[in-house]
Amino acid sequence: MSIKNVHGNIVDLLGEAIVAGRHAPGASLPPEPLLGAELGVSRTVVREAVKSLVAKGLVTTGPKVGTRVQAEDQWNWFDPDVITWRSRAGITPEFLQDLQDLRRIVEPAAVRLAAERATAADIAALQAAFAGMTEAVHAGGDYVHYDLQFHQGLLRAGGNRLLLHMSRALSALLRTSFELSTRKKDGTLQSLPLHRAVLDAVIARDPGRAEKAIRVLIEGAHLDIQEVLSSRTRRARLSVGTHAAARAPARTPTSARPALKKKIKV
Amino acid sequence: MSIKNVHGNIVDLLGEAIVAGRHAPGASLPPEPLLGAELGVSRTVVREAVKSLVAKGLVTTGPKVGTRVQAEDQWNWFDPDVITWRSRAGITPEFLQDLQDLRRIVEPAAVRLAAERATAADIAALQAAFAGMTEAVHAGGDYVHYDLQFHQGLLRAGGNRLLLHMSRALSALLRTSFELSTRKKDGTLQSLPLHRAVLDAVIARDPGRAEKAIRVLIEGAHLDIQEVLSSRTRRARLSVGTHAAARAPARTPTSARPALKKKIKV
DNA sequence: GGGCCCGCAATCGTCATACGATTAAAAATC
DNA sequence: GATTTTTAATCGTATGACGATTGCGGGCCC
Repeated sequence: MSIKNVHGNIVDLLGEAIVAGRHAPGASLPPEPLLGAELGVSRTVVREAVKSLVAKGLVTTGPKVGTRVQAEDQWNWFDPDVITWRSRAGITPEFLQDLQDLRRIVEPAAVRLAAERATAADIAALQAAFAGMTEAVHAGGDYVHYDLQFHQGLLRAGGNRLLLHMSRALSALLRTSFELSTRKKDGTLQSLPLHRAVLDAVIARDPGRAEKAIRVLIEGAHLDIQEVLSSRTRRARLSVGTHAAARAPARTPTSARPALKKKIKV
Repeated sequence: MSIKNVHGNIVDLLGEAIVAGRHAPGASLPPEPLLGAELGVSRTVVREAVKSLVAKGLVTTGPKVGTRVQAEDQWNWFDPDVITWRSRAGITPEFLQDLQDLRRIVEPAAVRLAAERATAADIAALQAAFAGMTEAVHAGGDYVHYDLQFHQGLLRAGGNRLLLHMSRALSALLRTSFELSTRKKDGTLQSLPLHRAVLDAVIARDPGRAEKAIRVLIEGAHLDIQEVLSSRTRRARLSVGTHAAARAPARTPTSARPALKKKIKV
């Protein structure tokens, strides 16, 4: 059971609770000693956890005022943990829309750069990712995992560390997005040749063709997501199953929560 | 600047030291009790500061291994504090180049969105920022401050919260960049009509013209920065303002990084 | 009655100490 | 030489105490 890492678990618990909105912005958390008692840990752990949350912009602290939840626009949205919590808590369609717009802006340009600058190692990584996708489609496997690797490989090949890190920070969110967009029947099978086209254009060092290919890919995903969105209530939060959680990035704390409902919650 | 907040000061101190490279990636910081003794604070403060750094991806901790500095690609580059420390420590030309590329990718698209979606309040904010720039040029004032406000106003008007937050996270870096690009004689005076053109196009709700205008603006800044870059040593770190270089004159930061596989040329 | 000042109490901030948990590295064993 | 055991260093957590800061309310003066 349990307790491998008390601090990480508490940070996770509090962070997800805040990001999920279970503590409204402006509201105060219980005083540290009380919070410790509720969670069964010492005040030391609570304080260090709160400090981690402060570092991510989720809360502020002060004497007499307690630990107060910040407004959402103060949060570090490009923090991997914050993004993970948001993804776990379910993302709003509006948020997903923002992500789609960001992808449409960034990825075509990044792919263009990739076609210009990719090294042999970069291309090898892309080919490996594509092979993984192919195998996942035909023989079973974590398609989305390799899809993520493919896209990150493109960003890496572009040679811009800021872009690469952006996609890393958002990877939990991208995973959710990918899982939504490939949910359609044969969705992965259909997207395979689209990825192939991007890969070929990069290998051929044809920036224009590569950009066009990724645009097609993104728009396809966009349509699939729109479809999923329109099939649900507008205000609903979306979440996908946690089945692939074992693949989580290295330092993500392992969630010790009881298994939630696997299905989309509405 | 007082000794108002011991914790914050220690985080700042350690964070800047790490980002500046005074602790090489892979190296360990002194053990917590020793570090506390050196800094004149208790182990509690050191621990909470370290936890903040862990939250930003700068270090990892573990029994026996101590507090170890992470590789740079593990850092949360979109964390405002990390960006601030980097800006203070002096940014490499390569990093500045990455930022320029990012701006060239993001801002034209964002301005296009702004021209389509800007509300009256957004436009008022842009006009206020532009007025501030104008006054700063003619009557003296913090030009770069209003320049930042102008650009953030554009991002906000675009209506994409991810983009807006990105520019917020990078604002310390953008400030450095702006200060470099406006350093030229009459640089601010010349850039004023370029901003005016963007503003007019947004007000006219002409996305195409707005995009063209911001492209001109960014390229101009790019050229100015290139000029500044070429007037310095290639490997030199750039710093502006008053606060930076005075802090670590004694030891040259371990910039002897031999094989950084960068393809970007300056 | 209303506004201003001051004291009060809640809560975080910091310190000190102790001991358990973990793990890398040295030592011992085969 | 490889594997297991021991060890020692260091973080992880708990406990208790006191100082610092600050929002709030009571009291005083006008």
